[in-house]
Amino acid sequence: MSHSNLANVVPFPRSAPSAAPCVCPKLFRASAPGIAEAERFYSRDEDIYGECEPAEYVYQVISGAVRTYKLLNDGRRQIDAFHLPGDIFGLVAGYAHRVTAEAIIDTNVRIMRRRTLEAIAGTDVATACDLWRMTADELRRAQDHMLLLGRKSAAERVAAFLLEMDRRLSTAGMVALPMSRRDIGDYLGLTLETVSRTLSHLHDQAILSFSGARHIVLLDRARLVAMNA
Amino acid sequence: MSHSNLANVVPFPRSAPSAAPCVCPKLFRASAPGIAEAERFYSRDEDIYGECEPAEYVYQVISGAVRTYKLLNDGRRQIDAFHLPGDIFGLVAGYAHRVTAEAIIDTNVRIMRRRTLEAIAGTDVATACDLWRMTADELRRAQDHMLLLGRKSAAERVAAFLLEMDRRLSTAGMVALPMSRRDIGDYLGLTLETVSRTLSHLHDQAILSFSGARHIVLLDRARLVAMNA
DNA sequence: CGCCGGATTGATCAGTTTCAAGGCATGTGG
DNA sequence: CCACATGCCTTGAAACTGATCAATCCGGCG
Repeated sequence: MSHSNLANVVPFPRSAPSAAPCVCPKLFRASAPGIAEAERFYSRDEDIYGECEPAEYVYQVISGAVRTYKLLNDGRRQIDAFHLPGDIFGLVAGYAHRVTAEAIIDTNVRIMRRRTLEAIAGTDVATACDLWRMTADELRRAQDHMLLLGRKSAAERVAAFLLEMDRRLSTAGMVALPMSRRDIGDYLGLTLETVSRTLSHLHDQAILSFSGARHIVLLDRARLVAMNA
Repeated sequence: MSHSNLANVVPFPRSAPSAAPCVCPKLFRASAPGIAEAERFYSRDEDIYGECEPAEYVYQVISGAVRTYKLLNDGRRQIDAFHLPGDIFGLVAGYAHRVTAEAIIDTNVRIMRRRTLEAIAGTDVATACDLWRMTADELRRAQDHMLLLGRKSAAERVAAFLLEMDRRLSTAGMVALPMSRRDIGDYLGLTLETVSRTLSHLHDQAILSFSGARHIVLLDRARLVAMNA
């Protein structure tokens, strides 16, 4: 009955657990027909959904990049996550979104109706469990990020960011950042100037090199890991 | 089949939705026999579970207070949540805990075996949904807290803390804080001195009054709300 | 009553932000 | 094809917020 590839990590009892571990479901399960309903395109800086808006769809990034954030009255912004190709975002248990989502660059997403997903989850325990796991993974990242925001220095934050991006989107030894220094700052709880200065400092120390401001080669991951506290 | 009182907010299809809204399940459902398996007592500062430890139980605070936190190598601490009477904590979707839990003061908790909960969730969609919702509620709080940690000033953080505690544990117009200034600082990403100074400043402005350091009366919630950005 | 841990308060310091100027890359139109 | 405009990034100097270091102070408890 289950189409999940997460059978061995989901805690629910399961009749036929698979052998392949997968901590974070990265793709809509291809074997569940009708799940991925459509694709949509968003231009750079286009809104995908707003905070408090009813959550009608769940999204998966095909190409491009998305930021989700919260704002204060006076415009201060906290980006809670960057969503890169393969990532699913926009899934909430409640009625409404709790962050705003915007395309960072031109972005293609796959969408599925939340209603459909819930209908499946209502009858298929594996799917219900997938939903829970996806939310739990987001929570885990949020908890790590709270530690960063509350207790890490600027250098430690930038090091953590570089290692995260290296892990998530490096190709051919190079990290091609889709986001601006301001986006990075708003993710790390810093100003764009501090981000820039810290990157320059890492460059001076030969920990990284640039090919234009948004293409970074990590030359010494060990030192980044060491400074990640 | 469902014993949940959340029928109308959980998004799963349900045959007989109830009328009472309840955004956050505060109690183990009393009508599910055998759920609450036992009670346990923890003394002030006693460990309940550690980060990375296998998650065997889920907990509900009966009396007392609990802090959950992460540490950096050098001892810097970020408290991600305070758990007060009625709150459930220790629920994770994965195998292991991702934060450490400690009793702040002498604390009684109700525990249930995670295995039991999962067994129920495996057959009862409403329970599966409750688990998802509880994790989603934690995520929502984490997202709000990231905004606080990344972008709010010390005064705004303390104001937010006071309003939160006022909402969660005020009795007879008084907030009886179970935690120290250091705990508050580690929750808000500040030092204990900054917390103390900010509280003193609010006292000078007649926004609050003290009955001993840990008993606070809010005299002007409106101004606290206003400074909460 | 005195002790002790926690809280307050003060003075100084450091890290990050703010304000400001200039540089570099990209893209567009002459 | 080049000049220029634009937006993003870098860099510098000064200001500021919150941290650190260091005394007390207070209150609860033995």
